[in-house]
Amino acid sequence: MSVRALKPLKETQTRILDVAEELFMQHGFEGASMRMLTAKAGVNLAAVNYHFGSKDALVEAVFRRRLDPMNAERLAELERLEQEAAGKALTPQAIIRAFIGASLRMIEDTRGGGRTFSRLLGRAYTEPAKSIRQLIGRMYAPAMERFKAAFVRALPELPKDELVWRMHFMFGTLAYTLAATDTVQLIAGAKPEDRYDARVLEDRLTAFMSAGLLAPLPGAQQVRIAA
Amino acid sequence: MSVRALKPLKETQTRILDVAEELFMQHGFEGASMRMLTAKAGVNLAAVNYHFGSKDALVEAVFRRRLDPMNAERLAELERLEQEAAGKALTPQAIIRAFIGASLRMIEDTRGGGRTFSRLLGRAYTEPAKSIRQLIGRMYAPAMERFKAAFVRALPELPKDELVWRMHFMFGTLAYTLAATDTVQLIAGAKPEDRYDARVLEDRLTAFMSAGLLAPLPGAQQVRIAA
DNA sequence: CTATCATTCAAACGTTCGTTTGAAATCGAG
DNA sequence: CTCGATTTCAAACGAACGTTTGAATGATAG
Repeated sequence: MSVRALKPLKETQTRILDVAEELFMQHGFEGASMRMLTAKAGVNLAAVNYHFGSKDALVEAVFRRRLDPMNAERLAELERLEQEAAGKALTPQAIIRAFIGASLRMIEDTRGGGRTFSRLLGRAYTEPAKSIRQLIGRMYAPAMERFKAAFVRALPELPKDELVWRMHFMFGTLAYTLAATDTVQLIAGAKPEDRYDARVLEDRLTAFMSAGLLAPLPGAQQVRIAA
Repeated sequence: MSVRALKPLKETQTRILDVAEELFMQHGFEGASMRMLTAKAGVNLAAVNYHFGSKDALVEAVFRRRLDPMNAERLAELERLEQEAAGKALTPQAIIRAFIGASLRMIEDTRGGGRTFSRLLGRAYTEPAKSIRQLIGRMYAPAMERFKAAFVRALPELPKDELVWRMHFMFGTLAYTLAATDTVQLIAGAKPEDRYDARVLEDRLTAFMSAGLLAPLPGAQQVRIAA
């Protein structure tokens, strides 16, 4: 076992998953070929099919490895907050932080590949392949349900369908922010990587999202908030 | 010319562009093959290479056909508003509407394929292929510059880098909303297509975005807006 | 009608794709 | 050390990819 641990550095499966994460992010799921992937991982071409069954199954494994723990973390954090509040309603800001925190902590994980996965994840939401979208949808469903319930409790006066729209918008903001760590620099002057400090980003995102979530309803007046 | 107009219904090039738009949206740029595409368009396999040169050039043509007029429309609207204001600063809401209006009007164009293009566009922002991201970036750059300047004039007290972040967030919200017309339904209860009335969506987006844009700075207090 | 140009067409090009195969190598338990 | 199971390997599979070719067809001007 002592020698065993030295030879392959990491197990073949882990090595494949790490490289797949990176190449899927760089070239997309179709663009990253099995030959690229296995060559970079230093494993035989047949290894993916042997260990995972198929390329599609590999894609699923890549997501499952990170997404399941991430959503579990989200739910645990939300539950912790609710326990602490002891019956009292949570603030929308606290709920938002519980949701985006897990994503942002992953951005900071430069060594473990978490950051790579973040970008990949941000892209996956708009992936054309239906199978991937369905996979993501299934993995998020339970967490989404719980967070929606938490928002309803925090904002009982906000109409349900308005809430659903605003959650939709919030999710879009987060997804794009995750994906765009490296994507189109549409706005000149946008900072390079160094600005991706998770703490600062969390504050900025929370400020933007909670303001959007609490925006006056179309009917209402009062628009100005601060200047 | 009278008989000429009846035979191909539409010119070959237009027919290819229409089908390409649809298939790129459904299957992605790599996923939609030339054989699929030309078969569905009812043209010969070689027609794409004859008329456009290559598949990559076709992708560019698909974007250019819609994006150039769209950004021109955005800029014209912004200029119109500024002329009307005659020196006075525009409200952030007005600037936001000028920007998202063109996108939303395209969503309503169900017949002409504008809606298809909207979804495609929403996805393209997070496309892995660098060439496509650069293409989009180049096409947006001039409009982005002008709108950024407009926001600076409307919100002189807002620090520049804070503005850039918030424009980034706003753009993410819009992009995801465009792309997700048909994507992952992450939040149960989200309405199907019928809710995509551009007028209502524009009000909702503007409310969310302008609240986010005007959110209190991290330092400030005052969080609650409405309930 | 004829000559000229643009367009369409069927066929084939070479490459790369994901997957499969059966033998070789490596492993852990008895 | 031996045996059975697990893992790795080189090689090949058929299918699909984007592109090219040269001949056939169409329309147009002299």
